[in-house]
Amino acid sequence: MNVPEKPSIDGLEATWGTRWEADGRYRFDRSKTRPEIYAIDTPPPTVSGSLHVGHVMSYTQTDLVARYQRMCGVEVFYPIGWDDNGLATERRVQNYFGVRCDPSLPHDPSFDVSSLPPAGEREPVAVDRPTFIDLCERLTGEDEQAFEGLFRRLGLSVDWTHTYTSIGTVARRSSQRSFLRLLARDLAYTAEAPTMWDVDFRTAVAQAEIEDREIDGLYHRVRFPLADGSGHVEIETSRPELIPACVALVANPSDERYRSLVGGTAVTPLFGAEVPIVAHELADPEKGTGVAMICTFGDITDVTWWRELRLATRVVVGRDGRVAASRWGEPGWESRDVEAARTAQAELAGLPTKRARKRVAELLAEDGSLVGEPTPVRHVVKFYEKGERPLEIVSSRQWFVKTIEFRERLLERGREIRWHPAYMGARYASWVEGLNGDWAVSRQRFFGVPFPVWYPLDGDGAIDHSRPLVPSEDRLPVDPSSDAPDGYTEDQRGAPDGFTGDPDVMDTWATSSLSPQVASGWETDPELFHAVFPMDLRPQAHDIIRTWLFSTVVRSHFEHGTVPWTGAAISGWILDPDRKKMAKSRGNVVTPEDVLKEHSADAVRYWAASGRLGTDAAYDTGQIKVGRRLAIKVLNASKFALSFGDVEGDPAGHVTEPLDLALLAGLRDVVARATAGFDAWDFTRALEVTEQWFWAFCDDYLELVKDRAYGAQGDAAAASARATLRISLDVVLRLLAPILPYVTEEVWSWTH
RNA sequence: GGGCGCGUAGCUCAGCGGGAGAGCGCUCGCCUCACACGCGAGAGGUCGCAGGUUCAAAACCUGCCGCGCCCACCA
Repeated sequence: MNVPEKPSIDGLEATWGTRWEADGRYRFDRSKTRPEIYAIDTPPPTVSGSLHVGHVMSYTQTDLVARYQRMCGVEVFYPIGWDDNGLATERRVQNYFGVRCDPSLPHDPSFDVSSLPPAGEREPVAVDRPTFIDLCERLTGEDEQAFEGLFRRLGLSVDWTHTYTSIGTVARRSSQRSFLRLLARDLAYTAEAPTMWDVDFRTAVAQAEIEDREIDGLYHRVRFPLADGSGHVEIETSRPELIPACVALVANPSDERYRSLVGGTAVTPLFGAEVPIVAHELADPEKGTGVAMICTFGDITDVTWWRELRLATRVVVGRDGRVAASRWGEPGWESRDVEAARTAQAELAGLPTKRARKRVAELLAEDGSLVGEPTPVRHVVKFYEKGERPLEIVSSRQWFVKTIEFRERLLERGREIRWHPAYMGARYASWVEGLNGDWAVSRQRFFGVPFPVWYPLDGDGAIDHSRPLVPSEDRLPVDPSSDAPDGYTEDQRGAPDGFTGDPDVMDTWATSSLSPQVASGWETDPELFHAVFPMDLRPQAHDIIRTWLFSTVVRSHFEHGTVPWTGAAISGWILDPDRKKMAKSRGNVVTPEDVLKEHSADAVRYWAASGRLGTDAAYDTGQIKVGRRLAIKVLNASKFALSFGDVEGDPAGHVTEPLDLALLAGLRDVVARATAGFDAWDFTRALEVTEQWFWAFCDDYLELVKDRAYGAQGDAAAASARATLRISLDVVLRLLAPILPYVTEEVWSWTH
């Protein structure tokens, strides 16, 4: 035995972290077969700056499951990845280096960002795409190192030789391969369609990335003359700047007030365009005047009307979020008074929608078309979750993956997954049931996985989107902006009868949805893949059920015809002590590095283990302090229990005293209950019963047997006490080991 | 509007058909030879509200109130 004089929890992370790494303790053993393996699809954290205590809790909770399984004799496949691809990184790079990407610039290998003044003291500098991507990789590389350091210190028993990044070669190849297969099976398609569009990021966004926010607006009551001069009809709108984009007025078919007008024609104020008055069930007689203006496009209801009623298209808001220049007089832009329309449009052209709204209201007022004063209203508008201005709907060409027609099959897949907590399955189901369009997977961004697709150009240089050119799988990954398709040479890029590359990159979820495949050697390491896929566990938070979880199920369903994993453990969020969601913008984020330094990894892990899956928990340093006390108690009590000396031979043979037998019987029950808790991913219960027993062991049993263990009642009684102490300690250390790996490993090393 | 979760001691929460609990905080007392990062003792609650089922309800059922989340709608 090698018990230190003054045991301390300080420094245990460094000591054992180094040792575990040197021993390769948590490396995956490839010789194992599927039934002996527990595979975890660890979330790749977004590398966008820093981790917060919420990550610490949820990643620790996964580690509790991993360590428990490993102690049960199961080989744990526990890889990890970094999600360094996508908007978060791109935006961070723009701010950090003070650059913006201009893909049309030729590559300048001599560019040196460090020669520029600090980012905050100048305008952003335009850089070419390779340079931009290089800067992205530089920054994410630093972040990834910092993240790994934190996770190692926290004691995550991941296999650090099994890491991947979502922008890395393996992920690019997998994403492109999967995409090509979807394309070949007609499960992915490209279409020019109205798309939710963020005007600041200048990219399409998917349904899953949209959130509602309540903002102030104004309802404008606007008078539209009837074309036959018989009167007028009034509508209400919060977006009068879209009047030039108005292509129809709509009323409910059952609305008696407007029945006689349906089938007629109205004229848009200021712009003089003749628009039909139509009927549709979605028009709500209760809202506004009961007549709505249909614009291309104000909201998704407009899109529905436009599609179902086969209306004209007149887009006035550009992809920059500003009103476009006049096209009045061109085909599709007919007006009763083209000059007036041009004049009105000129007043608005170039203005952001918000300012155009104000200006058009003034014009309407001058014109006499505005009825009364605009009335303030709080209304809910769709935003990109990372965006600052409301989304616009623009017409653009995007890639889609089919989901709508597979809704039933995807719901079935959801039922094949064991959800914890069980009610989280309902979240998945309600999302799938509510899908209102296929999954838009393309983004007009730079730092991401490009679509492995080119298009032929005809003799006039026009793009033929109907016949995409694709590479063979062995060429992957490709970048169509620098690689040429088979049968073409680079000098044919952009030339008549040549080709052009698809300019877009994949949505971040379109790549991270392959995390199980990327981590397990899909198509590159069939032996490993067969051993670990489908996986056992997907741990993640509830806010990304509709994105990451859903899209992973979609990919696996199409590619493999299975669920990607058989279980999903859904964690809650960490709220600040005032029960607000922690967010950088609120300035209430606690940095995990400081918490670990101050309280120790075991203490933080104790706190994580006391939060249940699915339940939001308040950040509570009190719980962390309790964990620290427990860890210290383990050291001191162990030292004491071992101080009475060793026993000869098998300790179990010496236990004769009723008190000792009773203690061990109680411990046996604790083992059963803790095991049941861990098996059900209820590590909180496992901790609770173990901890309760341990404190009683310290406060009552140790005090009771002290004298006897010293030998006050003879040798046999002393041996019974010493043996019981030794058995108890070995058992309770193992019960606590998944939760407090450092301190239990330390004590274990004194006797083993 | 639809769905889900939650309302138990000052705080964080466990209990989910038969004694109202834990930790923190608070009060009081202890430097007792493992630990003062410790030990012991104690105060503190009409278990959101109202009905119902039951011999028995914090727990089961119904309704209501409040908080949170997901989805849909948003002229």
